[in-house]
Amino acid sequence: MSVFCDTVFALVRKIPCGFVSTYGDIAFAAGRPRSARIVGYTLHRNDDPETTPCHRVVFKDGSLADGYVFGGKDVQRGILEKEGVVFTQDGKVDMEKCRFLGF
DNA sequence: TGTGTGACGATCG
DNA sequence: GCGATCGCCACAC
Repeated sequence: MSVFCDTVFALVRKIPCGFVSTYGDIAFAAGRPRSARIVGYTLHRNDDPETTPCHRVVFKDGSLADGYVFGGKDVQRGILEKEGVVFTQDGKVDMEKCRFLGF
């Protein structure tokens, strides 16, 4: 496990309830500005919901990852809404209000 | 050791 | 506005 991966998990765990972050932002905070892809791949290979709230990580435009689905995107959306995340009419996260930038 | 692949994202035509 | 392409790098084979 590299430092980058470790950082990614640390950052994801820092996202508070009612907030989300993007792959790009996490990649940037982890020191790899153009490696958003690696963030996704890393989370994919280390899907550990117990300690890593991957459902709080979304695309830059606020949409959810298609390949994520641990029961369906409806489930993921339900979880986020339950945590207080605001969704737009497009079914995307309201990045203006819920984007976490406190890294 | 080398190659292919992938929860992304920006850029180009 | 949209599809194609490239860059990024960890990991499986």
